[in-house]
Amino acid sequence: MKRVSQAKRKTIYDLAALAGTSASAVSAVLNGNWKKRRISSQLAEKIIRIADEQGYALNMQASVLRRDRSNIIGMIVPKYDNRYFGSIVERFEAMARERGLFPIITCTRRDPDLEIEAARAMLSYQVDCVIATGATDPDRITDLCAAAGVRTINLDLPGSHAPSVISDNFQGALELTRRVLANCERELGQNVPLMFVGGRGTDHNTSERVRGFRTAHHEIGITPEEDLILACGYAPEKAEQSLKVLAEKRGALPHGMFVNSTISLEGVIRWIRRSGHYSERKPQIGCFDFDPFVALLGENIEMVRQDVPKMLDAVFDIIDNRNPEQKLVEIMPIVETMA
Amino acid sequence: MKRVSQAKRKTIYDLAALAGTSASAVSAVLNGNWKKRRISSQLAEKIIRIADEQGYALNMQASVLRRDRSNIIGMIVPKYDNRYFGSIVERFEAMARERGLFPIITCTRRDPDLEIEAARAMLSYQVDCVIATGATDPDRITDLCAAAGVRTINLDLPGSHAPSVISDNFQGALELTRRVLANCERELGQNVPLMFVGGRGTDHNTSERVRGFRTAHHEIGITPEEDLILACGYAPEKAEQSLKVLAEKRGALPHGMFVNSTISLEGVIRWIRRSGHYSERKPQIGCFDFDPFVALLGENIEMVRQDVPKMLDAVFDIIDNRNPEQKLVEIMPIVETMA
DNA sequence: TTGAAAGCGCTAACAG
DNA sequence: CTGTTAGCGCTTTCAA
Repeated sequence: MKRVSQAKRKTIYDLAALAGTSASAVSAVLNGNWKKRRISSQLAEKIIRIADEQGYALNMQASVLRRDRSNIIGMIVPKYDNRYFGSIVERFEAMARERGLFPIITCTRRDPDLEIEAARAMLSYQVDCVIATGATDPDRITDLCAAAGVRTINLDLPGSHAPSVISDNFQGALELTRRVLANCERELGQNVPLMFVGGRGTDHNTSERVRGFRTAHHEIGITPEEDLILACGYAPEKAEQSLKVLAEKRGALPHGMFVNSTISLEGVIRWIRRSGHYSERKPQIGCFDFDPFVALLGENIEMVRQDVPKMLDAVFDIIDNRNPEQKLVEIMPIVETMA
Repeated sequence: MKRVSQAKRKTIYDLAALAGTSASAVSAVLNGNWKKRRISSQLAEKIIRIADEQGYALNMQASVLRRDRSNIIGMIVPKYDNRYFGSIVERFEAMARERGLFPIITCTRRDPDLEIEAARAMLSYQVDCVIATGATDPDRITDLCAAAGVRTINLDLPGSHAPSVISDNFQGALELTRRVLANCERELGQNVPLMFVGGRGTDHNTSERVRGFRTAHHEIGITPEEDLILACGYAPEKAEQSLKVLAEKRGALPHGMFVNSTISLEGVIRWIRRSGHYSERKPQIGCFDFDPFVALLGENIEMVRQDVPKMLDAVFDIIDNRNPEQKLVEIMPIVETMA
């Protein structure tokens, strides 16, 4: 991978020579802070014209090296394989660029070691700030960055050493569960408990969702049994396997279920197809996540969509110091209405 | 966004002072090229230990500024909202890191101006190479980069000024169309023409797929009418609208269809739901793209999955100069077998 | 209104 | 085996 080069890249010295002026004048003009230096607009125009003709491009490495702030902002993200993280990344990039920041993004595939390695790489690139999205060990990232004087913000999954922006998992799960319970009641003529599928029991989001799930049951006077709560991880295969085991153990499965993500839902639907379990009557499903194809899958699925625009607004409120004291911001997700 | 700082970051001079040696020794040791300098392993160990204790992180800006190669590699990508580009980005990142390259990725939302702006930003960060994925105007990117001595590779959509790695759109479409035609024949007892929905008629991939579509028809002795080819763009709404117009014009729609992407398929399925058009008998569908939820949508959908691992292998073959002469590499996509 | 010059942290040639 | 030194391209004071 050798640079084709020969054509050395132009520097401000080249431009200065061409314009018959100095490098500092060129620098000032090209940075837009030339009123302060009261450079004649004639010179300024000339410099800009020459820079243009020469196809000059600022060398950011040199610029950052000299300045105290890099204007580089990092984001760590677990996966690109679902709409939720996809839209987070896409919007983060756009918002960063709007503010004149340069975003660098690393996908760590839920691997804690990769997360740390990625954070270290970002520090080497002098990032001003890093957003740890859905990190398995956000506090370790925060501590590493703090040692270099770099702040972090947690997104999606909270940490205790840095401000966090997450969904209101309890309220969202409460509302979603209520709806699925109501759908079941409408269909069966009586209240029945649901099962809960997917997620890690140890993570904050899942435990809050389980709490919302339980609360909705209590509201109508029932208590879901413990073995109906399958916090079996995020992979589709895990969900499939858990359902299989539960079905073998109990025979019949509940008519309704709360599924913790589209990834888990993939496994659930696949198992339903393969096992033929719900062949006489389709189950009522609530999914804490959104995907447009899932919305087309059938009328028996309710979804809750995490409010990515609001979440990122909150993140940038913190970055821009508009929200100084908040430690935990919870954003209510959107309950999708059936088409 | 002010650095919390105070704690100045450690430099190799700090480490050198602590270790009682010189900055160049520290640099050599930390870069791993110290056999060449035959530094005593005692000193080396000491330096490494101290660097570790002090939480030293290399300043990449300084390092890149000094070296001739940055080891930074850029990728431009249109969207994060489907599995295809998601897996391209995820795998690209992993492969780049394996090779000691630092990936920077920019999502340009199919906006040609953003593509150029992104390329320019990458040049400022001294990238060694940029991959233009699904770019609307790849040659403009190539020319801009070439002027700075930076090479580019096109992925997904070809350009004529740089090597390109794309799917074998013709063969893939041919095979997919054959399957849908066969499914229709099996169901209806006779050969019928399909319609083609989605994509831009002007882009290389779409026109190759249309060619494959036509060829498969000719093989069984039929010619699809021109007005059944709806290259209406990639947005779901466009597909929906085109179907509506066609249905109004013709009354009945063909029993089978070739859909150019999952994004278009979203619009197709939605229209089918809303219009009730295929309510007596589900249509036979072939989709040139893959999504796991689509696979679960029903048994009447055939899919072709572009072979992302092979495509990226080809890209890195070019980067690593293992494939010097090739101008266009076409990778056969995978025909998914029905579950 | 402008230019000269110092130095950001690192690498690599050169001189011990 | 190790240290000294000269920049990489840019920003920013300071002096004119």
